[in-house]
Amino acid sequence: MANVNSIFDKIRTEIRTVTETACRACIAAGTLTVENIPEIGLEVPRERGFGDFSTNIAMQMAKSAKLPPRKVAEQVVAAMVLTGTDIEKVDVAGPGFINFILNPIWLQEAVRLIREKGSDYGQLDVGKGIRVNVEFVSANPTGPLHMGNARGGALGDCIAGVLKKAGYEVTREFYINDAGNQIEKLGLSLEARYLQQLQGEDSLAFPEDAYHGEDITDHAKAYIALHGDSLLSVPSEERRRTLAAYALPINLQRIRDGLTRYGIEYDVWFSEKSLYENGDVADTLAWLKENGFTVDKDGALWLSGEMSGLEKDEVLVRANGFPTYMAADIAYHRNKLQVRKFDWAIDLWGADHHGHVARMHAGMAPFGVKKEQLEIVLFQLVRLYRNGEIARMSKRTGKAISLLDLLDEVGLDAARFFFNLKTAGSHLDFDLDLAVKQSNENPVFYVQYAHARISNILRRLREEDNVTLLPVESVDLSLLTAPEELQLMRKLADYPEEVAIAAKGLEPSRLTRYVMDVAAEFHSFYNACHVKGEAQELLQARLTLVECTRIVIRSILDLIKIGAPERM
RNA sequence: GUGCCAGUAGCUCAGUAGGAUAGAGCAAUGGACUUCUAAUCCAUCGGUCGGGCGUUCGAAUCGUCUCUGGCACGCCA
Repeated sequence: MANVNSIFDKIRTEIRTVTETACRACIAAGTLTVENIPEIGLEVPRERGFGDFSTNIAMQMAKSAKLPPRKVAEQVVAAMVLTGTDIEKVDVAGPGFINFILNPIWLQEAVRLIREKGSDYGQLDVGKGIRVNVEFVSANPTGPLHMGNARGGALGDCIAGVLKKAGYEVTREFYINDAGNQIEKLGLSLEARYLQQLQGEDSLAFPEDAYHGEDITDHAKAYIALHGDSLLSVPSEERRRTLAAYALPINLQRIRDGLTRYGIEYDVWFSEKSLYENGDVADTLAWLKENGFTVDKDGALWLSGEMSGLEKDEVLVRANGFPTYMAADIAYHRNKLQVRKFDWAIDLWGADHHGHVARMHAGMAPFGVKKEQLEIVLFQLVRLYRNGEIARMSKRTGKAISLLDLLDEVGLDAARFFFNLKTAGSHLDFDLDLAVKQSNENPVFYVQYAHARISNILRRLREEDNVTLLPVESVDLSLLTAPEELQLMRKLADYPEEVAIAAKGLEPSRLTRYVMDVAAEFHSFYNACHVKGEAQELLQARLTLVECTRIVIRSILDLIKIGAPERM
């Protein structure tokens, strides 16, 4: 799969070479006096009329050349040699942009490439040999999956997918918080509900900081149904431990099942408890202490703010002897980066944890971990809307809307699509009504409809006219000349580039928006150009383009894990 | 109080290594189905890029001040 980007790369290299050569010629001829030629940046102009690519190099050189930008541009363009390139025409425009208009043949090359690569089209190798660990959701096994988990899940899964598409070696990981304070709290909560069940609601006051969810009561009832009141006679500590040990695997299984239903498959389920059991937490703390990164204060052990560059000290071991979540988290990330030797760790956190980012980096720095190695992607929280108002409660259960409620209400496709439509950093308003609306207002259907139309063309030609797609070598792509055809081809040619940008920015939402563009170009093409019933030559050329569109749409829908229906 | 994120068309959002007339979808208005699916297409309308000052040939983008919203500042995670 050597260099699938070749078409784009080839064109870009060609333009750069032509431009740079022209600049040198100007300098040699004395028409341009500059200290050095800056790197030639190429961009795709917003307006199609401005050409296929443009560069602002003339504006950049204007100052040192002591000439107006347009003058510089004119000199450079005059010196360009275009023979033997894909460049058809060069213009100077606006304040001094140099615009390149390409011969449409390059788009035919792009189509050929898509047909050759098939479902591999868009697969890059920029991440080749780089092992990356993407950790996401990592929900506490103390209750149901919520909206934050839903967004983080879709986002994390798709970041992993995009990185894979860019050639990285990706591991999807879930960190199980099966140790520490929240498990204590789970035990405490279960005990209280357990006692209330057996001894009456008023037998004790439910602890303020315990989990109030109804699932806690359900666990207590279920335990009593199985084991009766056997825990009444044992010490409180044992009672809590037993109840927590009972509920934990059940909750964990529910999380696994819920995420499976959501389309997420993890490679690794990593237990926090294991870090305590194998001594990693203790080792980490001992090392920090020995190397002077900690201070003792008020009976607790703190990470020194002074040594780590933080504004204040942070507790690592409480006065009661229990390490904090942060201590375990440092040990965990050491495990990722140093024991398991991932080159890159990506964590997805809800934005309410942003305060923890600097602390984590500070906690890892003593171990030689650089900031770039541990990348935290923060995503803003979700607001659900129903009937134009903020919706907090599930229609069915009357309780807070969980991930499973969402899947029941809007389905998998809509959920994953909408969570991947906006950038992670933007607050997301999720319109529950829109997500289920079977109309043009709903962008999910827009894309799926394009795929269904394509499937329909292919099927009807096969079934009714006994026509199948010929190998690309025997198709005359030069027949594709309509504006709608060329624009669609151009859009499809962008795909590898889009993958690269999405991977670099860890923004899979870019691909979601891109696939909407592809669908739009296809729908325009569909309305302007017929396939079925056209003369053989043209029919095959268009059919090839349709097939290429199918490949790209399918590729992205698969990545986001949204259904690609054959009929709608 | 300090810090982080956000503020772009009526609504939801793109656009930040500074670039051309700031884009898209939805909504609104007007058109297109005897022709591969009209869940579609075509056209029109719609903007003090929260506000001020500054840097620059050029600012939604950079700096600074300010307003508004969300979040975080724990021996919670």
